[in-house]
Amino acid sequence: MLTQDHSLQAMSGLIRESGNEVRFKRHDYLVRRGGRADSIFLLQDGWAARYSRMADGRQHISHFYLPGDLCDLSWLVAAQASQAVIALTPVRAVAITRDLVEQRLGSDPAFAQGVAVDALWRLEAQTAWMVTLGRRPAAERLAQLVCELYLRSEQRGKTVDGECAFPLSQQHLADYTGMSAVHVCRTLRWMRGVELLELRRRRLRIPDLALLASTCGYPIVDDMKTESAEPRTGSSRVYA
Amino acid sequence: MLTQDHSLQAMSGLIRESGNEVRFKRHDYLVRRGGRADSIFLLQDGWAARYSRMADGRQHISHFYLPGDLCDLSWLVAAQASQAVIALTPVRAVAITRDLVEQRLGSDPAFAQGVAVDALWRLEAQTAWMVTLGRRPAAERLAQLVCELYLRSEQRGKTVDGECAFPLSQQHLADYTGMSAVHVCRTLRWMRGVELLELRRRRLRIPDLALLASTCGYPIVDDMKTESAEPRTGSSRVYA
DNA sequence: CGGAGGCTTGATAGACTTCAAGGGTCGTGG
DNA sequence: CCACGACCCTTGAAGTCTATCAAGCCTCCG
Repeated sequence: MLTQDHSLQAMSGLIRESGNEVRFKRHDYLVRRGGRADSIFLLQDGWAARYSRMADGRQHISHFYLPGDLCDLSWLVAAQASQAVIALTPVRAVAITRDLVEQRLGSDPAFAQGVAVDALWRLEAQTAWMVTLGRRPAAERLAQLVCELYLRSEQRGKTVDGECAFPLSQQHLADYTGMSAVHVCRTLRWMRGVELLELRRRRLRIPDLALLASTCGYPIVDDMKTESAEPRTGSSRVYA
Repeated sequence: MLTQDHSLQAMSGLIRESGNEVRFKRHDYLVRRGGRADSIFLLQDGWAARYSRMADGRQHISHFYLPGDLCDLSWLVAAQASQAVIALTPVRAVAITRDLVEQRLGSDPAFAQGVAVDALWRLEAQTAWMVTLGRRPAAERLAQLVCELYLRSEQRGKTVDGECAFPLSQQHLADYTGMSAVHVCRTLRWMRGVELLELRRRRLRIPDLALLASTCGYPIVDDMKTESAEPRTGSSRVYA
């Protein structure tokens, strides 16, 4: 199997050889839209966000970077960054120059495979989020986002006693889930009320992760079992 | 520069050596959710769609495959397909066995790089669509989708006299844009009214592509020019 | 010619947004 | 240490966009 952290393993050699540490303050750009990124970063501490901003002021965040994440391999293929990336907290990272990565990409099959596998996994994750964005109501979007951020924190060993750091404002949540900040506020209030989560002082606590995942959750139907689902008119049509 | 059709070029050798033609009828599965794909397909003729179906019957389409597209490299990294892919029309394709692709991926750096570059480009395109899904109103979503499908058809030489084949039902459009079929109908009526497009009999005509692209369009603000935008309260906040 | 799927339209309902105002928290400078 | 300002969170009221429900018609294909 081509596992998910291939590219990190592949990258770790490069980091040891030639990475050098960099720091960003909160609100610093890791890259600006239209700018050229000369380095790829491996985040050690702190969070960052990738976002677009539209002419009328609306914004959409397309990715949150947590410690352990690479930021961002997509800079390899575009002459200019299509979206800005900004530090949400103070960030400490290891930088690897783009030239080195490109050179290695063309010569080392294991490395190139690692990058390919990483990109394909991110594509899978992002596809799942598109489904949520397109078809799920507010509470489920928030629940899914919170779940995923918590699990990613846990995976990197950043949780203690069912708690993790959570430096996002309600505006950030709104801009990722495609909601208004006001509606995020109201939805979170409801979620706190039924004890799905606690969220205070930039810290997140999830009393019952399984509950959060299932209540506001993922059930996706297998095609095999199509007949058993309760059909609805309109968008319930099955293509097959 | 790492250009966008790297992986197709890389793949073409494999196809000549060992690809064999396959055909699917309309409504056939190219892969089922949870199924294992033993081949990667290069579509020659016909359209396909990748979608999820939820317990209550709602559906979301996450990708349309057109002639010239690979379907789907993401099958390499997952033991089981996370989403089904179904033929929207009769499909003719060239199949390459998964084993061959995997083997080549691990041994041929140019090939692995091609796959990586292709995946990273798809990630970029999908990110742009997420922004639309999250923050743009119905008409703009439809306009953008139609534009992109038309341009992809044109790129593959499938347009004649400003027309191209368009085998999607309004339900398909709804399931991709996250709308209801009824609302797609009404929005299309308006777009026809202002002559942004014509859509009849499974054919699409765009009288003025630039108009469609600009009217219902993309303007994304550069961070550099942040000050010049008209700010709004709420989600208008700039992070920097 | 019949039937199924797709398109269209109107009426009603619901989810979410926008606008507006007030209060809390935290860091900073006097 | 306190005061101030910036930012964030919260709540209510009103409005908009989009979904849902339901019915009728059209088109295509067997």
